[in-house]
Amino acid sequence: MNDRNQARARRDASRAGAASDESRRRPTINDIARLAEVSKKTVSRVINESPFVKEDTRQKVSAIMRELSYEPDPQARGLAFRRSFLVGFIYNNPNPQYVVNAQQGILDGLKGSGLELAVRPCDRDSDTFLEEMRGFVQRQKLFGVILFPSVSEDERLAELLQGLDCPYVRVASVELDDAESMLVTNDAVGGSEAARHLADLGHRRVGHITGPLTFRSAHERRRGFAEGLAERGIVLDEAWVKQAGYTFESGLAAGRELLARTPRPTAIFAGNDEMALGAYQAARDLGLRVPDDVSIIGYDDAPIAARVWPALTTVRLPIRDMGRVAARKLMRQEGVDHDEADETVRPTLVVRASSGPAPAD
Amino acid sequence: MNDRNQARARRDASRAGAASDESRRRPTINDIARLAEVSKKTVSRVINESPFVKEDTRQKVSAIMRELSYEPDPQARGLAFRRSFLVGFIYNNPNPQYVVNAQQGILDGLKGSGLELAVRPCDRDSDTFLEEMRGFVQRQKLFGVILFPSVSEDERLAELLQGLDCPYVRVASVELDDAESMLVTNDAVGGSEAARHLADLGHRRVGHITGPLTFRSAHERRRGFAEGLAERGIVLDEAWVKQAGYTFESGLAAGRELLARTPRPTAIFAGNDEMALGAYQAARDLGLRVPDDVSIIGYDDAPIAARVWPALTTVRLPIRDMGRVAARKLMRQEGVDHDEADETVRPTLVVRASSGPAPAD
DNA sequence: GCCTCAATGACACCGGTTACCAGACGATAG
DNA sequence: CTATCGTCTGGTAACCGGTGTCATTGAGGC
Repeated sequence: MNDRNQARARRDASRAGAASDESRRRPTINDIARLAEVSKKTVSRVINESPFVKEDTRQKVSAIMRELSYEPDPQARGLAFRRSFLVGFIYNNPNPQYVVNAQQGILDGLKGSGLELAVRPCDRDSDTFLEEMRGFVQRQKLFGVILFPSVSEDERLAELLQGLDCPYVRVASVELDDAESMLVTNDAVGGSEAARHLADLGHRRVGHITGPLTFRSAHERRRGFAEGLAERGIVLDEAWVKQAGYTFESGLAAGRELLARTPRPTAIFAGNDEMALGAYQAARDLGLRVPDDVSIIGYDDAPIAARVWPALTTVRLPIRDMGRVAARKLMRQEGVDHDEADETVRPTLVVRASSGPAPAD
Repeated sequence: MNDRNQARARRDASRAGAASDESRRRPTINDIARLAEVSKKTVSRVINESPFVKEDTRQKVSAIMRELSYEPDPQARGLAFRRSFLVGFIYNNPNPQYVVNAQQGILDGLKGSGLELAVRPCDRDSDTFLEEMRGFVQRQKLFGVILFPSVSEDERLAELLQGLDCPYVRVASVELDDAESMLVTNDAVGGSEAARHLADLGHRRVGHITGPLTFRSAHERRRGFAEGLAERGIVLDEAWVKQAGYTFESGLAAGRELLARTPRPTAIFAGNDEMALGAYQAARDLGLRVPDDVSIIGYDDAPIAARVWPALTTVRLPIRDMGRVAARKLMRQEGVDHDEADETVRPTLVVRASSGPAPAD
């Protein structure tokens, strides 16, 4: 701390002779109170929109606050409230596109509220995971926490947050135990969209490359896919479901195996875009054309999906919207933000060039 | 605020009957002082590593802090210090991969320091850009700010931060005015790596798709590329440099134009991977094979680069490292963190399948 | 004239910090 | 051996910039 102050002192010295300290100082609640000829408590009431302030008093105080462009100090306020104005964004998703979109959406939702976003990636498998999270939440006295998959599915973390009395919103693909603070992404819907699309194109022999079934997202996508097929009278053969690891390489291996079979599937639904691209590669290796010989559908609409050739048909999650909705939900729970907002978000199928009519036998 | 407290009160009520308030309360400096039988001032000295504490006193106090797993409240500390423990990460890069990596690196660097990261995307072209930034920095009394391209190149922002007495580190591709708080990425080096690679493969007619030259990164990459070619006795023909917008579509258009010429360039260096993929598409449209007919090199090593076919040769920036180094540099400036660290980071060429020997004429 | 209620202010407090002072302690001088 | 002095430490109070609690004031209703 010594050193730190030295550094600051040096900087101060280097710009000595600027405006006088008095005039440069940010105004405090005391300054406002003095100028408005009221007590600081009354100013505080104005800040917090207490109904117990006479209208003209409020006007006078507001005018002075505006004139001095006064903003209350979040640290001081937080200290008194025993609570900060920091929202924690806890994530462990390996897909950067996903993280950035979610983060951006949350920031959209937080905008103008005075809340700041503190980000915190984590590793659920770490021994100290829960301890770290506890430290983060408790030390910062977080206003609230927003959880995205797959940490959002961690019940231990949810319990911890309840114990710490820290409000949270979980974004997840299925209903969890505490439905109240949940936001559902409907992965099953996305799966069934893909299924209907393939069925309508005439496909009957369809394969599925699923992500690790320990991920709810993978589980739900598969379930939705099977249900969508069933709606069209098609049974998803368990033998044509290969489990992979959400990675390109694992998708490649699974794709190779599925496409080497006789009879061959005419379509493959992959649990994410990475694996879909692995399947592309597998098809290419086997001399199969997409979509003429085999249709391939992904999930996520990663930026790469539109770039590859042929452009990938995929299911898009409105992740940024989900972030925004999650943030507003948190704020609404805590009594800031009085808008209404719908709380569930539907994925949509983006049809590109990788899906086409089933080939004649 | 009323509503907010109501919400909290409701939650409190719902879990009434948990542990008693007294035992659940986080310990404060007073608790430590009482138990250690010293004054709070002494505890404060221990926290701040003052040299004026007898060794056994320090031991005793530390032991009790550890036992109660006491952590000083950053808000209270910040209030007294007139400074928070929040580092601001200000970015405006459209590439999510870039942002996430930078962010992750910064978090790596901050880890264990007790500093939190508050993220803030921005739009340099907005009218209120500077005002927003001023508000952010001043309201939160930020410990410091880390700037990544291209906001890092904004001199108005740098001046603002100096005026606000807020320490900052700028990550940029060239030396700027205040070299002291700078971290250089050496984009020119990356450009010349690409140039040497192509020259060594025998290419003589090379084209370049540059990003917007208002971006220093674009300017530097181009400059380095020209210099690298010059080293091998090749002149970069200005007519074969097309400016594009760092996007797939603009890369496609520029690629089309370059590849339609006679004689045709045998290699193209694109200012980023997106544009390189646009050039892929242009080559495909014209019936040209990569790399047999034309070699293509990108920049950034976006995740997509390894996934496309043929896999893209590209220049990799160690962005995550840059984030870490930037964070430690900021900390060092402010007297926390006493490690030494090198402060410049070199890009490396990742050779994949999209670059090959120049075709015979 | 008393009671009620809206509006305001006085004061302590949130959990740390600094400024300043007092007491302990060892060394030194008389 | 005692008085005096300087050096360490630790205690006390004030402060950072807001908030909660409770008392006070004045106006209006009965």
